[in-house]
Amino acid sequence: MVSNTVSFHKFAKRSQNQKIILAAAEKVFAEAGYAGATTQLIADVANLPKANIHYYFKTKEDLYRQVVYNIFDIWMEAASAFDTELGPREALSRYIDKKMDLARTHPYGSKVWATEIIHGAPIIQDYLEGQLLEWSQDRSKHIQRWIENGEMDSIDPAHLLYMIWSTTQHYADFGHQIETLNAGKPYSDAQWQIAKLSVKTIILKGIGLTPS
Amino acid sequence: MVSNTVSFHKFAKRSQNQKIILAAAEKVFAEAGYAGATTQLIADVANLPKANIHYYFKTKEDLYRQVVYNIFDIWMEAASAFDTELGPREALSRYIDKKMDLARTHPYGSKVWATEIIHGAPIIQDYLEGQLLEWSQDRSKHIQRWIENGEMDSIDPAHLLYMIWSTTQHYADFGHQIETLNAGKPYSDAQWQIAKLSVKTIILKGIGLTPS
DNA sequence: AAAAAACTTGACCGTATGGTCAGATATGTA
DNA sequence: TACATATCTGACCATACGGTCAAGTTTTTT
Repeated sequence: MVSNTVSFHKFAKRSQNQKIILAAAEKVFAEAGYAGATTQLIADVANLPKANIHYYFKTKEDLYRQVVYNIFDIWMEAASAFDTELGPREALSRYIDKKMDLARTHPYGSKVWATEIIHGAPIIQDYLEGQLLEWSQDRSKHIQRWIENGEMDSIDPAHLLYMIWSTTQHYADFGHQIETLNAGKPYSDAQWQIAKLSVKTIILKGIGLTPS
Repeated sequence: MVSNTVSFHKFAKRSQNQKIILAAAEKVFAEAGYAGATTQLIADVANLPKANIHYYFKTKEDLYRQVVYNIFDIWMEAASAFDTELGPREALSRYIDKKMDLARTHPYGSKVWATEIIHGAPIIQDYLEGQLLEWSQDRSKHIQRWIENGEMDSIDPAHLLYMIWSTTQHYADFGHQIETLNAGKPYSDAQWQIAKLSVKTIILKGIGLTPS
């Protein structure tokens, strides 16, 4: 219907421009940091006049908030790959795979998250204390049960999680260093495969499992 | 004052003030990023007037350079703990220990390094292409030899190094997140011991070694 | 003692930044 | 068509920043 189409477009316009701006902002925040990211540069990358950015996002901080929230949501959704029904080998294997994929497909997001945490999480502290804490505690409990059932070695679950997070996100956050040590070239598909396999192999074997 | 005290101070004065400024700058750069770190704030932390900062360091960038260089030097010195004469178990074990110790004692430095890399290493690219590349290639060769001698599992040496770097530095860079998930409290001595042991155990076992 | 060198600092300056706003234009509604 | 609402944008502003400088004070040298 007419009114349907109209209101669809009315919506699309707004959300589409917001998407363009958010993508530009993610990239600029990742590469320049919060303070170093100028609204002018974000506008240039988004190919829009600066005043237009402020039409859709009241302040630079609002825009930054949105960017960080988006990343957290993506990670939280990926975290559901850590399906504790599957048992340790399959659950961890899938989770690591998923995190490695995100390191490749969403490096900017990972970088923004990393600097946010490094700077003391001024914006997303509530997320750390809420959703992340809850999720971590829940998964830790399951890991603990696996250990008690003799399904894997006895390891403090928190440190296992930190190892998975740090190792996988390293391929996004330190991508520039990795590229430099790789003759200045970004990883090929084959190299990403090897990276994924190496990470999975060491971690799974390291806690007493055989990789799938 | 006695003359030898005076002449002791003569020397100490310059380098001592520089040290105070460098320490303040390291902290501020770590917590606010390069662009977010104002010379005024560095001056306040150092408890000196802003103009005095510029007397010892010509520009903010010079100061930043010094900070990053210092960290790199400290890490490179620690890298000598990776003594390939010792064989894989002892060499890797000592290197991980050393890196964990530095994560605890030099968290600001680690954070500055991390953001520098995340932002594409605008300042220290030459170090990456020089010393770091050289060191990595040298150690990779030794790891390769261990593998060929059947002293450890067959793993791409680069990924083993990345795992050690990422995991250990995570305890510095993401210290805020770790603290938040630790009931808001920093790690105790005992908790650091467990962290070190967990990391060593998983990595060493993960590549087919028994922890020492 | 006096000249030189090193250090300290408040006041100042040009620039770049985040944000505003009024007016123009496009889009949807009746 | 006439009206209303959403979108766009150049020009503008107050503020905060890195850096300078001249006038001082302290320290070292002769």
